[in-house]
Amino acid sequence: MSKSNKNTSTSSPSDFFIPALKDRPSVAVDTIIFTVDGKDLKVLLIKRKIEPFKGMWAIPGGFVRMGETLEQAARRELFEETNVSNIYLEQLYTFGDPGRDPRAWVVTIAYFALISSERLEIKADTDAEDVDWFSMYSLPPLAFDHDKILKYALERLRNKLSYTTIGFQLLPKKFTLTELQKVYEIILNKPIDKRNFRKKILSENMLTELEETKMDGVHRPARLYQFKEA
Amino acid sequence: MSKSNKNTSTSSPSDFFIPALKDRPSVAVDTIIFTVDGKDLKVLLIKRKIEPFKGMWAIPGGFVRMGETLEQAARRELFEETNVSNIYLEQLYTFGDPGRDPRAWVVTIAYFALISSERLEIKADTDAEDVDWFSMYSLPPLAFDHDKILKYALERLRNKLSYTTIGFQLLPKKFTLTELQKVYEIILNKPIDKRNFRKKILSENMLTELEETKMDGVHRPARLYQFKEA
DNA sequence: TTAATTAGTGTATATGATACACTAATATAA
DNA sequence: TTATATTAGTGTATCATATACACTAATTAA
Repeated sequence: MSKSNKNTSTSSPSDFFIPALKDRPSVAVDTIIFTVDGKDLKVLLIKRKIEPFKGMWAIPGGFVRMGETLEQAARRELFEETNVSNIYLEQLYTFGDPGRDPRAWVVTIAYFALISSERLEIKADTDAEDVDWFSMYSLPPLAFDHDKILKYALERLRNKLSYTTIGFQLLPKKFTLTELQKVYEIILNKPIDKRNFRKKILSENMLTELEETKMDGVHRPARLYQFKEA
Repeated sequence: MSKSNKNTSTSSPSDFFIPALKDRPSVAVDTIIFTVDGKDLKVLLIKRKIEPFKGMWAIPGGFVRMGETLEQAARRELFEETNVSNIYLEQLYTFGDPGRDPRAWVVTIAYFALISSERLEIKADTDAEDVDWFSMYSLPPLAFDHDKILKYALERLRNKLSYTTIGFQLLPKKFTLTELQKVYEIILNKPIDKRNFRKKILSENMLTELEETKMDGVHRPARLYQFKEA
């Protein structure tokens, strides 16, 4: 590269050449909404009503509006889908390949959210056929590059589970250690030894042991725990 | 939420309401280019020649062009800055807060790149005052939210160093274990025990021991190693 | 031959991960 | 009231990994 003023290289993005309006992509956020219900890791999908990919299922999302942050956009969409606010949300990855939407240039910032199935009941009655929960382990054919995005989200979720306390986000405020273990087993898709699991979780000192217990069937009641605040 | 057709919620991003041209952000890629030279972790910055933040330093970047992937855009900018291609590049995070550029709505996908200082000499002669390498441990005042971005990049680099083989990217093809250890020490900014470091690195089985050695001063020559391909 | 300098190595200890099986508490049915 | 079925709850031994730590080897220059 010469010292001549080509002016293409050393300009910070906002220096020169802001692209003409027609040369800008649309910017969307897509949010993968995970929940664990009973025996399954589930994800919320939406059935497309128009082409392309009409009739196929897709990750819920929408365009970012002027004046909002990317996370605000994700939370807004999330609320519209689930009626739940104040939930765990984290940016996943940004997908922008030119061909990913056959009609237009769309750059999508993917987020993933974790909701406890308990909090979700609020929304159970809403909508009919066009929104549904699917097991991550038996997904329908997906629109766009959404299979790739979901695969990536699952990978991230599994990794985070092992080095963070993210798992609590999928449970009600008070939960038993067995319930927590099940969340781990469902997400990692493998059995975990009960004693080792308890030893490890408790050694992290993130849980407060409550006085209450929970009876759930004909057997010894289980101690309830709560995630330690602050 | 009612069942009425509000049509704002269950639409996949590309279903309806693609934003009007004037309501779209510009989309840029910014690339944090790291290198390790001798005793320091360095990052390439560019001096801004216009307002806002005129005279301050910024992460190099540019707008994504129609028809290219985000990564292609990052590689293109990277090549323009360094004349080096085929280097390690990974997506970092996407920053899109409305106020981050005081003049326009710019969503930036940040990448980070690792270049061995050896490969970089190609470009040593280029440019004068407006491009320079800075130690990550003594940065100048930065434009936009670039301090936040750099902080995040350093964090990611440190994390990745501990669970991947990313460190080799900062060295020439053939290197000594002492050189590799220095890379780790410089990035993590703390001393590492020589014997433990070697034990761990060699136990990972990622290196091929070469026949050659490297003399570098008045002392015993050091064995050269190479990253194992395939 | 000596001095200076970095390369190269091994072992003991501590810490964390794994493998593994029995007792405790409850409700229901006999 | 007792026996049964079911899940809750616990401890220890072993293995693998991480850490702490100090001397010998090979080279050049004086």
